[in-house]
Amino acid sequence: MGLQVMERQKSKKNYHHGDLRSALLRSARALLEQQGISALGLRAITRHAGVSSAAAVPHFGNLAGLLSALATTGHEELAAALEPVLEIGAHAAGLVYVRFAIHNPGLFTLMFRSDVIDRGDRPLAAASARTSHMLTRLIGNMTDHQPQRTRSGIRAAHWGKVHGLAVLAIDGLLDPLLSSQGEDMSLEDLLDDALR
Amino acid sequence: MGLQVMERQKSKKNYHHGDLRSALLRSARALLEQQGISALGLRAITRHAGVSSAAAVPHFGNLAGLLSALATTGHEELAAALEPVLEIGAHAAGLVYVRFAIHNPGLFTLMFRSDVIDRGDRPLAAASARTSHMLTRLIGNMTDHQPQRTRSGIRAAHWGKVHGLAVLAIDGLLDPLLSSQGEDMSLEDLLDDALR
DNA sequence: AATAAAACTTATCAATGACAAGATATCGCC
DNA sequence: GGCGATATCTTGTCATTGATAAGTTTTATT
Repeated sequence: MGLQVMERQKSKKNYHHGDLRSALLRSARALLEQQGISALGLRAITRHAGVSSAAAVPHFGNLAGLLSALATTGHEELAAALEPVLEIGAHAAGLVYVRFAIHNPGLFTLMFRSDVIDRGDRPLAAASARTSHMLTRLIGNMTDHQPQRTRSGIRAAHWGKVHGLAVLAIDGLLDPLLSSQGEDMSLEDLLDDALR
Repeated sequence: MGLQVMERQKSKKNYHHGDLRSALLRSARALLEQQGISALGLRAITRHAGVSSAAAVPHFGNLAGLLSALATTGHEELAAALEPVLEIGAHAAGLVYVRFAIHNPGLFTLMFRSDVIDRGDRPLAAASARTSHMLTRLIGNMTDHQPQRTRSGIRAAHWGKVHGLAVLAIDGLLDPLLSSQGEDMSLEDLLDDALR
């Protein structure tokens, strides 16, 4: 019995790799954050995981499937990070959103690259919708309603601002704003200010 | 003499194509808006223009060079569209920004795809800076200064909001917000509301 | 008119994603 | 406990891609 378990563990770790699916996702993420999205080739990922280039097929079908699964984990992580701060307010939630993007630039970018991921992928759509739902709850919690504006308008405005700041920050496009007239500020401070 | 001119015109248009550079940019743009960024291969572009696959080299060096040139024209167009409305105010300028994105989704997306364009490209950097400069002028024109906020913060906030709305709208991620509780609104109305 | 330079084509190369066919391990069932 | 079915993984191959070197044709210079 103990032996059986050992053997299972061993075979799980070795030949049939046991959980190649997770291993591939980890490899993909490592490559993503180290070398950017363009390094996310099917061959590069499988090479990094130490398996043959066709090993991903049973688990993901094709490259888009693999990347969609990776993007799904990203949405789940973002939603998990957002959830605890929803009650605190829009400012706090916005900061969490942007911080997630800055700390996982590759993953965050991938999550919105419709040309390399498969938006029809069920788990991805579900995770994406869950993240989106956070926004709805956030606006629902907001106390100061502006009666002349649509609820959808407020949601779009908030999401747009937060998302735009995240995208621009990742691309380094906010850097020139950090040093204005001799004064230098940190990116964190700029974002904090921008989100007020 | 007339014959000479004719011959020049003919040779200019035909064999050495005369202005293959512009022709390639037009082909690239056509493919971009018809089939998306993933259709922007070197071979697809040259095929569309009716020349061999290596014909782009003298003009652009490589694919990234060609796409950078295309992105440059995008920044120039955006800046040109923005300039006349800067004095009107942030709301009008924001609408112009987002409308440009929606009407040229492929081009706008390309302008911010740092992995396929070459940010070191001189003309691109110049055009990009010019667009960026519009934002600065816009904020400079704003009358209601909020003293507690940094100028950079205000700039980042405005750019982020506008840019984020553009990106989300292009990806179709704002569509679910259009129909809330039975009421339907147009994307244009939503953006107008969100930008207030 | 002759020579230099630029534009363009052809041919080739390494690398990619997908896929079919085969080998090998796991699982369900008896 | 073993055997057949199934899933996993490898190997080999294919069409396609971007880049580049070598050769050809046009344009520019003098």
